[in-house]
Amino acid sequence: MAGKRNGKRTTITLKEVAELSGVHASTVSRALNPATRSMVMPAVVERILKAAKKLGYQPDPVAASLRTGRSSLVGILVPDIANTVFAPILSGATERLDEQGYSVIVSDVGNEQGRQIDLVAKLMARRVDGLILATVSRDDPLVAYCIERNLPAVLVNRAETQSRLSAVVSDDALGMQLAVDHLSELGHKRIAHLAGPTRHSTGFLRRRGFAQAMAANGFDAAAAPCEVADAFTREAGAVAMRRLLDTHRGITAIAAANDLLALGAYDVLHERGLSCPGAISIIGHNDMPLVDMVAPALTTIRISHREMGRQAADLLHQAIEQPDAPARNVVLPPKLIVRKSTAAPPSTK
Amino acid sequence: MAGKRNGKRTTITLKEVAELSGVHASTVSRALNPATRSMVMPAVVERILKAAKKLGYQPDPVAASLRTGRSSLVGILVPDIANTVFAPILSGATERLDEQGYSVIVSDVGNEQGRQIDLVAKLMARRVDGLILATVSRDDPLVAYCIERNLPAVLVNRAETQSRLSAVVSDDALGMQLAVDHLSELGHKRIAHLAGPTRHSTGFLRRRGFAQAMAANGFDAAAAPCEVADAFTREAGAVAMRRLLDTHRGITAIAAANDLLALGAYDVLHERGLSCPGAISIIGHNDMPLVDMVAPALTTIRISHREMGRQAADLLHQAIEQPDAPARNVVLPPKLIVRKSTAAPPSTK
DNA sequence: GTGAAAGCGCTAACAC
DNA sequence: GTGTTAGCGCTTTCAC
Repeated sequence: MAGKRNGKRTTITLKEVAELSGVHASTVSRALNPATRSMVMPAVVERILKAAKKLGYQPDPVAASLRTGRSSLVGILVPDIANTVFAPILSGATERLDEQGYSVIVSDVGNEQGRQIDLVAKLMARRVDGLILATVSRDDPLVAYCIERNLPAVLVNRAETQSRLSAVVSDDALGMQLAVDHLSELGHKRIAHLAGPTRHSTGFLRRRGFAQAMAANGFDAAAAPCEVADAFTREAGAVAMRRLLDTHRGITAIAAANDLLALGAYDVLHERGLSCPGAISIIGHNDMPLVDMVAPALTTIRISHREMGRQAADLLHQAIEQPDAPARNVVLPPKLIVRKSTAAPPSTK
Repeated sequence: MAGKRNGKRTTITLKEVAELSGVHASTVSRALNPATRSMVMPAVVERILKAAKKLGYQPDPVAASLRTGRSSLVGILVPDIANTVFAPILSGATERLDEQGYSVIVSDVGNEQGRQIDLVAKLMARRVDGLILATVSRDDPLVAYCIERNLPAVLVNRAETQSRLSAVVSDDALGMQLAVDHLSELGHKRIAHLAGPTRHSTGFLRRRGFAQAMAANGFDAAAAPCEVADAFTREAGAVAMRRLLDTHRGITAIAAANDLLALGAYDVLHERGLSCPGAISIIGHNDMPLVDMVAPALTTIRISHREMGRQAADLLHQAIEQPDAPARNVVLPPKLIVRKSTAAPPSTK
């Protein structure tokens, strides 16, 4: 039975509050809902509030949800909860959503990219009021799915090429420019890019940003060495780094699309007995926790993922309240954090 | 309206499936629920299944929940989503719960330990079938709260002193024994403990385990230097480490209750120009991601937090299915991972 | 300003 | 084995 466990009743209903305050249940409903409270006489409202408090009344969100179609529930899809990029996003988003009165259902999509639509269908069945998506590729069928069904949704960290939904992202092009400018200022001439998967906006835009920044610094961008890692992982970074070193000569600096790729590059330098930054400088992207403690401390581009999560929550809240407002893009400025993994190239020492 | 957004109907009801298959809605309900399917003639079941598929019927969990009091929803309380100890627990738990058909509502309790009861009350109002608690102190009112209300719940990582609820934890005493044995074997005589908050079982049991292991190695456990950090953070670890070095002479090795505390200790060694492991050896606890890359690579005690999360999900599933089964404790064995932060003490070199 | 009544979609006790 | 009926607790027309 609803509201009972092992036959022991635990829940107070609207009707009971109504009886205690000598009014009808519908009046109690109106009095308890701030939006409709003005329909009820102040004196009655007060009486009802007191009765509700006395009985310890807790509204039943399930019943309300069945009636209204809303749920105060928000779904968040992440590629990997344990990833230090996405965990802070989740943390920032839940923090803000909690303040706004939403509870959060998390879905760890993992490898099963294809199962996403199913997951969202399940969330819709639960009447979620909206979705925060940290998983989308640059052109993702999931986005069309949400739009067709009028399900409010916002993107975070990764955006689409088209701006069909609101999104909050870091300025990936600017981030790469900061990285390349830094390396160029140190005197590097042969700068390579350790790229991430280009199906995601992060990998794609950072790669393009790298090329633009190289050109802006007077290099032949098309000739700059570049290898694309299969995934944003340390292992995939190492694999791509080996290809980079094996197929190009004279590289003195690496701009990685992500800190984990940079750490994979560290692994390869160890393997080959190359020093960093002595032989090769490396700069990462994200400034994830602990990269200040690795050896050498990683120079990187800082992004506040927690803040991205918070802003995504705000955008979603707006999208839910005003379903017909146009999509908005929030672009957060990244910041160069100089540590010990970058220095002047060997020849100029 | 339920099932509609902007007036556009999107949901198929049981009744519509019933009409198409020429039976009553209740028959459809029975046919669609595996547990009651046997009540319906096989031929009819098949007809209904086909009709449901044709219409794209999706059951409404909200309506079912209102009726049954169950929800296929599980709440997980963590102290901090972004913490690299709890994120993998969350990840392992959601992975397994997902397989079992549950969706997960996460609650980041943060500092607001006192708000926990309120959070759980909200989750109960949503009819969660059970709770996984990663937040409890050694004697937590939240546990009594759940038990009184017959809400299935299991503890993970941190347990209570009493075993009122099922729990899955690492063998903290064994972990500290592995740590102390390792340091002792290296020749250390003056071993200190950098302890965690003793209100949590992890801090408490590791501290006690340290003392027992010291005694087992022939040391005067009561005389062993020990400082308790306020929190399991790098900053609190640094503060406690300073106290340790300021108030005790001749320490050659530190067994920390947690990796973050150990990294705080690293920070202090840097500050004071002491080398690790040259001057002082340090061993951590948890083996969280990236501690293999810090300088020096951290020797530590490995715990699989993801596996703890999985097992917690299993225990919860059982607790939900058999509410009257006795509490079970699952104790996972930790493992010593030797890296570069431990070596023989200076005098014996 | 408040009460009455309907009904969201489902399941389970009861009838046949 | 299947249909009938009632009702989970709430919100929201519709009366007055």
